[in-house]
Amino acid sequence: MPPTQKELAKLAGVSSGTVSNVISGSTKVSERSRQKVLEAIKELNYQPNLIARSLRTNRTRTLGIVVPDITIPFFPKIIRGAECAARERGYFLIVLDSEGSPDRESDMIALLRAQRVEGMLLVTASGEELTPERWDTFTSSFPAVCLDRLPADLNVDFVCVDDSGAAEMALSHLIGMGHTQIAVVTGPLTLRNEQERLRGYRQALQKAGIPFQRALVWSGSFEQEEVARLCQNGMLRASSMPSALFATNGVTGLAALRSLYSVGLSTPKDFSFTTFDEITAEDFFRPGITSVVQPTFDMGYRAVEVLLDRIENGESAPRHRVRLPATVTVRESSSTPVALAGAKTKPSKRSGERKQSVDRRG
Amino acid sequence: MPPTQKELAKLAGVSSGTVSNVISGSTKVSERSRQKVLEAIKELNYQPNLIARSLRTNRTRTLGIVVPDITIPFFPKIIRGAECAARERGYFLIVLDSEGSPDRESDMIALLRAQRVEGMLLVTASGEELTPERWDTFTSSFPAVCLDRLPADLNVDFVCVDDSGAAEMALSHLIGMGHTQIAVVTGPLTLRNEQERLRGYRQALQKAGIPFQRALVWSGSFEQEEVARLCQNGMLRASSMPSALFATNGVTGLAALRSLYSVGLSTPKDFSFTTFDEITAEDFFRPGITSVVQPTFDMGYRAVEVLLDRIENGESAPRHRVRLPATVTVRESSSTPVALAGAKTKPSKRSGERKQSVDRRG
DNA sequence: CATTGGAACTGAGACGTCTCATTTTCGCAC
DNA sequence: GTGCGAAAATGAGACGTCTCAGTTCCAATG
Repeated sequence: MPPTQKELAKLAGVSSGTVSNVISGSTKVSERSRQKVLEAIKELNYQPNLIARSLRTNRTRTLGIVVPDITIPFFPKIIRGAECAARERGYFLIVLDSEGSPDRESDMIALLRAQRVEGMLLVTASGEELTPERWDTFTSSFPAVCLDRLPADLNVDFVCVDDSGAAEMALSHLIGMGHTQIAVVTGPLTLRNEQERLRGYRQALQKAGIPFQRALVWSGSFEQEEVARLCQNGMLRASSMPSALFATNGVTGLAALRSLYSVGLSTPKDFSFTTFDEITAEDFFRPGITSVVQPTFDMGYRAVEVLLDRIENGESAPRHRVRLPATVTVRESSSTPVALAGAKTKPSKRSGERKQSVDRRG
Repeated sequence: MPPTQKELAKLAGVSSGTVSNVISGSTKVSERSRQKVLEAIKELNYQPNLIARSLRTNRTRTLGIVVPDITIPFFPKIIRGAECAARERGYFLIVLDSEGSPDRESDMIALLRAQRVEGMLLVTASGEELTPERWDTFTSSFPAVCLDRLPADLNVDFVCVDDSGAAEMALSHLIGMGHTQIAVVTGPLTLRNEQERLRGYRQALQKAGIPFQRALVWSGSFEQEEVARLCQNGMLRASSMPSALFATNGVTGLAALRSLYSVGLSTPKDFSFTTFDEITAEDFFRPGITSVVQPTFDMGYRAVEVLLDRIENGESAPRHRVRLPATVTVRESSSTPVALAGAKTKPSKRSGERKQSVDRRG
């Protein structure tokens, strides 16, 4: 068994209270006692039992984050930012994976609460399922911040990007290339950010005077098969095939690309393509995909800041609704409709990437 | 404050011991009492305080894993497997990121121990630094299993692939394509698996009767700049440029590719390339990279199994040295030297992938 | 030397849970 | 009604830490 403060006390010839004071540094201790205690710590290779400490102090200095799938590159990047902010403030971050299942998500939330983390970040896996009532039973006044995916009717702190603005910008880019038949493929529209991105799509069309066509809105789930069905139906059976496709998130975007490649359609040869999120090592592989790049690290970082504010100030603090600016990085996958007619486009070099930033804050 | 068992007891009109028995199910409780307690649990929305429980039982049912960089796709895949195995056995997995720093790695290990996790998985960030002495002070008879990266002199449980066999197989593939000037770029050779992979490289050369050239061994660190220096020097200043390059791990491999692309060399046009680990969504993007594919999920899964065995049986159990079979997936980046001379190779379809398996166990 | 005030130290108690030695309850046989 | 054994319920105590009211120590002062 690991050594305890009591054993330290015996070895150092002081009381357990003094040992505690040396370790926590909360009270003045004579230099002589401090040295004796420090020696004993070395000798026994003592490490404080954080469990006992937490029980006593009712503080764990631990935060949790639940993501739908840690193997999607987007999430580890967010985790990095969150972990960094947490560490800077002396907090520890526990990472959990809900594996895209609402049930597992409930379990993970319950687990974090049972572990008495002081607050949590959540990128929800629940689309429709996460009603405000359900949410309340999960969290009942427990500090929580939503990231990226945000259930529609939820009044909760959140951190995400300027979804509609970023989508509008991506669309403007496609429109600027000359596209007028632009399809959009979204995730579940029960998520507010998916709604917002779709709104940005419509706004961009409207501003450009392009009529909105319901038949070009393919939504939506995060499921590979469902996305494939939507895209293949849409692309192949449409009276006139859209010349460009916009995906409102990386999961759906990658699923869409895969499904279309599997039926022989590729970008930019057969259609232009733009998506939220970078879906691979985009600086390197071909085709480079034009994407709406979210400030993942900052999102995680800010989310922890927001969470800690909520923890410290309780319900009295105002709701945080943080919208960070996103950026559009133009790569090969978006081309002119003319080029699509047949002329093969030459892959551009990395230096050919262009960035545009969206900087409206909500 | 959250409700406690004592409050439950009062509400249900039973003793705290009975409440505990209902919750833990350790002792028989009359149906009447059980119902009253369950009702109280519902009413107060009670959740057991795992902290207090852990303090009392000295069991946390929690494992930890420390990885060097969670944003490298290889690690989340391992984590997935580990998490799965842990959950199946009622354990909880805490994920920590050492950010490639040996110092932070020490901190993370200390943190896990202070949190009283029951054991840990480690993909070490420390190359040279992790001496057996240092290791002992970190872990001193604390259950730990090393994954993938394995310090050379460490006598510890580990799970990795058949490194030398897999490397030999990758080399055989290149040799089979007609290459004789094959360079190898490795990570730190203080890691046993890097040594093994280099050994596989030499064995393959030997079996094929190709003389080993020290000048073609570029090793090695995980640092982008260092790798770039080695590769660029090697490729550009060599008396005769190697026609193929083999990387012993994904981090180094991606760094090598990037550095060579940045000086205008690309695969498979200018050199064939094969690497350990998949470095992106390889089924989709071009050029597809011929890779040694490790069974990441299984590695995580098995590592947890090994760890739990160690936890349950203590030092009495024999050392586990698990070597799983790896697979070589052939894609576009490996081509014949003849083709390199000028003829552009046509990218093959996904269906063109071929797998070969390496199935020797150590 | 006696007094005093402040610094240093002490050790019991509480945090929420589980455990276990006791005690109580209950059903049944006589 | 009594006795008995088994089943059920009880509640004090321990886990390792921090806290805090109380005690001891000591140097300075009169």
